[in-house]
This record gives sequence, structure tokens and C-alpha cells, in this order.
Amino acid sequence: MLSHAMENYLKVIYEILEQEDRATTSLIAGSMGIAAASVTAMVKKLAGMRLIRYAPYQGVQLTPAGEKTALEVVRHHRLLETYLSEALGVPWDRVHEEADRLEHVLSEDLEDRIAAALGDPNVDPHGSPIPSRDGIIRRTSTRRVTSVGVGETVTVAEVADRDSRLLQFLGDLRLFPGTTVEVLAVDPYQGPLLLRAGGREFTLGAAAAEKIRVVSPSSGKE
Amino acid sequence: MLSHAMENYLKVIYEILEQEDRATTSLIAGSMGIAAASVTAMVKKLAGMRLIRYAPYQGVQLTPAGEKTALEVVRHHRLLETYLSEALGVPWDRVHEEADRLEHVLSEDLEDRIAAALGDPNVDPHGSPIPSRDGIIRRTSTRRVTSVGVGETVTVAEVADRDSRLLQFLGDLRLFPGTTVEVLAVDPYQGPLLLRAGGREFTLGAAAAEKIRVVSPSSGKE
DNA sequence: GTTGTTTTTTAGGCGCCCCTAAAACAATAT
DNA sequence: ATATTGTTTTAGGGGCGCCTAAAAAACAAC
Repeated sequence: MLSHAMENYLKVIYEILEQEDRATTSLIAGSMGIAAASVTAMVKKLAGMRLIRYAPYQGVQLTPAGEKTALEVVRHHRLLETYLSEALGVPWDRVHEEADRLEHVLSEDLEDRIAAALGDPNVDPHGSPIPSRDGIIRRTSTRRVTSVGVGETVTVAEVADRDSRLLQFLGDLRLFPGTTVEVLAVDPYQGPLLLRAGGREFTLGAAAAEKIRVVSPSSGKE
Repeated sequence: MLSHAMENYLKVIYEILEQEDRATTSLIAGSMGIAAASVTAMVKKLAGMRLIRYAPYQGVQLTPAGEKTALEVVRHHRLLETYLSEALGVPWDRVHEEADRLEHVLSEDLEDRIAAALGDPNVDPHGSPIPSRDGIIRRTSTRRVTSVGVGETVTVAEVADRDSRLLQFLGDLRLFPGTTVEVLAVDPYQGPLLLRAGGREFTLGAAAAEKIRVVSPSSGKE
């Protein structure tokens, strides 16, 4: 049986591998807020259980078994985020921390009931895809809003960040997944973007803009 | 800060003290399914934190601070049971185990949202009272169904047991809190009861009957 | 290619919470 | 009053998951 800590490591490793091609000790430690030495120890244990592949100094990869488990945890997490947001009105900048604690104590039965109550959603409040029960995750090809040309109109697809302050800020601007935005101007050298959304115009700094992924409008992702 | 284990001890001690006047080491150990020696160690720690009063060989009592915390955990537990039952349709014989895991990771914010979504209930699916946010618990005076006279009609108030099999059995008979039952006959020497409820007649063994507490009909407890 | 810096690993340790086995105590029966 | 029985406590131990400090490996710069 897997401990909560182990489940969490697998989830973190999965999320790192979504962006980087190697999940290194320090990335894992950084993401979890623990010491690198602790990660080394756990990573060995998980490798012994054939959930990850690990060669010293090389970072880790998920095995198929490890990825399966990671996807189950991610499903729990993202379903919970969606449920908390939709059913209980928890603001989107706080669902992450709540789900982090709940995800490890959610039974399969409850998972099914929550999914059913939501109508089997496939994206969470941040626009991240929710893996299906059998571990299939529907990826949409998105691009950063920073790569959008001036004058183009796009739809926010995903804001994949756990920083509550950023989410609160974007929430105040109504920049949720599904929102349509027009890029009015881009300042040179990673400068801020001038956007129009919901009839209002505002600028967005590079740091915030980097977290926002978009799709061309009416491109499927609701 | 309190660990999950400590919270759980306080809850268990509280629940024992609802029925017995001393929470002994073996009662605590029995209720939690752990060794008595483990209880002794923890009980010392909790006594050091002034959450319980403990004298060796004498069992434990909750201090005001300990009772306050215990009531918070009990509130979490019973609110969750109610929510799982009402909002997600979890059968009443399974809400207990789910709530046991969730209760320790429920934030105050979520607690409030769940309570509000339910309209601030004051009984859980088993008829047990839910402490208010400020730790006030509304006790109703109930009596065992075994003490009801033949011919009397009463309302089920509480089925305070965590045994899933018993609850499932009673659920099949529709013997939920709120159900009206008429005692048709009582066999002598702790014999089974013959009951009528919901237009059907059936017998109930002494073991099951002992767990059921009732009130006179229309006596407040909805 | 040697030096300095950063990352990772090893070594040793700690708190938590559980265990078993044996000793101490309490309650009860004789 | 003592012996028996049952309960509780002490003693010692183990796994888990984290830590710090120091050693080792990898990486980068000159």
C-alpha cells in the first residue's frame, strides 16, 4: 500500500514531468518545500517499488505503474478542485490547498460520486485536464498568451499555477478559463501585454502572462 | 498544533465519555483498534498538553480545552457524515468510515461552507447531535427502544453505532431517525421486539434493539 | 584540465505513533 | 488475607518521513 507521502511524491513528479523532461531531486524538493536529502531517500524507496526509474544524479522518470498511480492522485486532486469550486463555492485561488489535503483520503466510491455529481468534467477550475477513471488525459494543444500576435483574439484555456496570489489577481480581472481576450499591444523585451476582456482593458505583466495558456476561439475546449 | 492522531484520541475519548463516566485505557484502545500500551503513551502526551486529566490506572477525563477540541472534531465528523449522505448520496452505513478520514483534513472554511450548504443541521444521519461552531451540543433526552411498553408508538431518534452491518440491516428495515414505530410485543428475557413501522411488521433482536434510542412522537427532534 | 560552484547523495539523527513482552498494579474470589 | 485474574504501565524496538552537515559527483568557467 502507498502512504500519503508516496502518493504525493508521484503527483509532484508527474506534474514536473508535464513541463520538464527530467524530474530532478531539487525540483521535487522545491515543489514540496522539503530538503533535497529527504527526496533522495524517498525516491529510492519508490524506485524499489518499481513506481519510478531512478539512476543517481539523473533525476527520475515514472514507470507505467507509477504514472497510473500519479494519474489517480491527479484525478482526485482536480476533481476535488472542481467540486469545491462548483458545489461549495470555494474561490479558485484556494481550491488547490484544500484539494492537496483531501486528495489522499478520498475513497474511490466518493471519487465516483463527486465525478457523477459534476457530470464527469474533464477540466478543473484552472483549465487543467482531469484524467479519466482509467487514466486517460485529454490534452489540448495550447500556447502561451505571450506568443499571441497583436490584434488576435483568443480564449483562456489554462492557468496552471498554484500561487494563490496570482490566481486571486487573475480572478479579479475575470481571467478564468473560457474568457475571451483580445491582445491589443505587446511591449517589447518581455514587456507587459495590453489586453481587452469582458469590455475592460488592462495590462498584464510578463510574470503573470507566462502562466496563461490560450487557444484560438471556438477551438473545442469549453 | 495537534496531530491527526491526537485529534482522533480526543474524539474517541469524548465519545466514550458520552456513555461511560471514565474513559479507560482499554476502552480507548478497543475503540481505536490499537494496543493499550500505545494509548498510555499518547494519553500522557495529551495530559502534558492539558487537554485531558490523567492519573495512572484511573482513566482519563477531558479538560475544558480538550473538550473544546473534541467537539470541533466531532462537529467535523458529523457534518461530513450529513453532507456525504445528503449531498452525495453515500448510504448511511458507510458515511462513518469516510468521515473518519476526512474529518482531520477539513479546513474551517470548508466546514462553514458545508454547514451552510446543509442549512446548519443539528443532527447527523444517525440522529446524533452536531455541536455548533462554538461547541454547544443540543442533547435530547431519549430512551432505549427496549424500554418502550407494548402498544406504545415512538419515533426513532438515534442509532449511535458505527457497525456498518447493523446500520445496513436497520436501513433495509427503514429504521432511520424520524421513523415512527409501534411496539407490538416484547418477548420476555431480552427477547426480540415485534415492531410495526411503515406499514410492515418485523422482529428485532436484542442486540440491534439496544442501539436504537427513541422519543415520544412529536417530541421536538425532527 | 584544473578550479570553483551547484546539485545530489550519504551519514546520522529526531519526532511521531505504533508494536510486543514483561512488570506493576487493581479488582475479585476464595 | 491471599491468590487469581484482568488491566495498565514500563521498557525496548521499528517504520516512516522529515531534518542538518558533510562528502561526492556533476557542471561550468577559466
